[in-house]
Amino acid sequence: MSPPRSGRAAPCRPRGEILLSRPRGREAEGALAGFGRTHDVGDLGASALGREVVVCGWVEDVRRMGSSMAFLTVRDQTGVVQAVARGEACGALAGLTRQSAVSVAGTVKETRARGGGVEVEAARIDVLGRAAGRLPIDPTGRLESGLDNRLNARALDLRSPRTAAVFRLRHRALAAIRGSLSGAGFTEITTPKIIGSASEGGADLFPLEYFGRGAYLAQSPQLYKEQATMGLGRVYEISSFYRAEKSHTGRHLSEFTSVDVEAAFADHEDVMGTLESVVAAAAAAAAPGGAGAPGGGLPRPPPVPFERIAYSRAVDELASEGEAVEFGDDLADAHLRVLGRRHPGFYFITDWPLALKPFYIREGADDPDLSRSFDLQYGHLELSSGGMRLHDPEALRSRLAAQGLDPAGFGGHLASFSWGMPPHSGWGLGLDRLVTVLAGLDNVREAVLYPRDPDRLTP
RNA sequence: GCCCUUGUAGUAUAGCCCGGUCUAGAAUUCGGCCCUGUCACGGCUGAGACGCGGGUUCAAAUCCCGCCGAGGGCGCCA
Repeated sequence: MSPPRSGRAAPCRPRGEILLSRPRGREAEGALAGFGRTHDVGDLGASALGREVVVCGWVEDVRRMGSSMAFLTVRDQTGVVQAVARGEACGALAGLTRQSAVSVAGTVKETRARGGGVEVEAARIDVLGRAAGRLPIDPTGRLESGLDNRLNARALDLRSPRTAAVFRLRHRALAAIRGSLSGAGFTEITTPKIIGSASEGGADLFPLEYFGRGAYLAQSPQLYKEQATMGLGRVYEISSFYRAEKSHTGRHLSEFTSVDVEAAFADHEDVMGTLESVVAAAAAAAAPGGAGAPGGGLPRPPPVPFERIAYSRAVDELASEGEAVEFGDDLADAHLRVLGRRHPGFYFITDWPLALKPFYIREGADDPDLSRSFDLQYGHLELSSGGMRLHDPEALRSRLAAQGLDPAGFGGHLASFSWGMPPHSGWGLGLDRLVTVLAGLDNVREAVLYPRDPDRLTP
């Protein structure tokens, strides 16, 4: 984008290379002072043999061999390397604690360490940020700290390769989701998180004061994304949303990340296909990191299409398992666990009773008591729900009233439906839950950097 | 909102059921000393804990009650 600012920067930098990333090769040589890093640890290999390099990272171990020789292992986000300090460089290690931030300047040599590879014969080691002697968690994972302590010290926890792997996986999944949707002609939008009225029913909202007026944190972009289809056709949003539910489970958060999709001139089947593509793309992108995460993640990308199970069939299956569910009952978690046992992996539950669905969901094509709707499950975990929407303003108005909501509170929204609203469909996908599944985690808090739940507001 | 489980050094734990053996144990971390090819280095050594408040008892880490924290489940919800 912008031209290189530093006169020292290499000319003809390949397009797309980030300016602050490592200068490689000859231009890096001789940079032995300060923290003029020349390499990420992961880039040290046979090709660097004999080079003078500067690497920066965090001290994982210090092994002192007498007063004038020590080995330390230094980890950065790309890997771990052993440095050997002798003489003066070793003297600089007095008082050095594990997990301190250091720069190591030295020469790359073949190592005699187990496992082979290279090491850095240190000419100089600078302690750039000293770590306290006793840390609230052990980021090396030798002693696995409890989740509460890890979250309280999340910044340090992030130094743990296991934890870092989860967030790299999340990053790859997000990139794949954006790529999938963008490739399918969806435009990414951002809708307000501060809203004026509790317009959707359903979950409780967080109230807040907005210049002397009452307002709320948005629970979903539902109404805005539907409106946006009128001009942009296919839209999606990936944002945080807020639910003031006092849920104490391993799968609920007060602040969660939702992937929301809405498409004009599409029915529920169309967007189910979109959802399958998105989930498959995310799973494929996540796969390389799955092994590094607890539980190992998914064994391989899931086959599509996902199985479709009509709600009525789910009720029958539950009856055959001795679970009494009346047609029209919502499926409780215990029921979903039974279904999840019978259908491990991804599957849809479709054709829900209309009464169980929000006001904007369209009735069934053949049965007005059913709906053109679906939930995407992974085992017993609900990942997504969506469907075809009502696009006729009169139908929407009467459904609002039927659900006990005041159409007057939806004036602006209803008005937009008289400006040529296309038939449209969409879904919302819980990204944190998807990452939980893809990384093989058992608590959604692990998949969120700084999770918010009814009992946790910090850090 | 309801229910269950659980709180021991910085971390992760043993001990609790069945009160006295606990002056609370092992590991790791941290401090000191020794060690020039280690690799979770090793050796010697030191420091460090029963969540808080009541109660029962001759005696409480252990049993009871309350509070606080944590984990899970139900409900709600995605």
